[in-house]
Amino acid sequence: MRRKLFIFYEKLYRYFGPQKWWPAESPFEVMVGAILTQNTNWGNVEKAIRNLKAKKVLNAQKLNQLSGKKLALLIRPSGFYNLKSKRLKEFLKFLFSNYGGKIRKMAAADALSLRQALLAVKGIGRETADSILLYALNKPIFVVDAYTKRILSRHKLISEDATYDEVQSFFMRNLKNDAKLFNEYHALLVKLGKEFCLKRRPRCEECPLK
DNA sequence: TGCCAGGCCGGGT
DNA sequence: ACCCGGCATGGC
Repeated sequence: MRRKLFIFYEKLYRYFGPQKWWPAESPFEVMVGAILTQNTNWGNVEKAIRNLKAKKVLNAQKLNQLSGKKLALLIRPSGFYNLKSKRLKEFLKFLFSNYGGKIRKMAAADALSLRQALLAVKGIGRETADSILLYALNKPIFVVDAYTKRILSRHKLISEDATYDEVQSFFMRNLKNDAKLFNEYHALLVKLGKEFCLKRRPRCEECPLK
């Protein structure tokens, strides 16, 4: 099982190459993107990010000062914008009340207690919390998403109805505890999902895992 | 034209 | 402990 998981990784890496995740200029941008991309196409998130950058508010201080109303307008292209505006505000409240708005201070906390704290924020669930930990703070935590579950269960590595935590621990039990590896592996699974496992035109015959 | 995208929450059973 | 509706835009 352990070996199979690593062979998958090697096949994907050979086929697709390094994915350079997360596409962002700063850890804070990763955190914002992680919330904006909830059940949302990444292309739409990019538009929202562009709006925030154009207004020069893509940093903790400025975003914290911005009204929820104005924030919602700026992130409109990412969908669920009223909801996500509130969620970003909840996250900022967390960041300022615990770490004075300093990502640096947040990064100093240990991964597991940070995860607990993030999960207590309204609007931050497992995937969002783990994306923040791995892709913004470089903590060795494996991120699970819809693609990950679909791919692993279709290849019979996990059961179809495995929970998030079960899938995550499957990876973390069977892989070297390495943030770089977790980073690349999850990004490769998403790439595979997008390229080969789409419902419309699945291309299972040409799949690099075949 | 409808379906889907790198979820999460709250209420109902 | 599950199950479901709501949240919304833009691309194909």
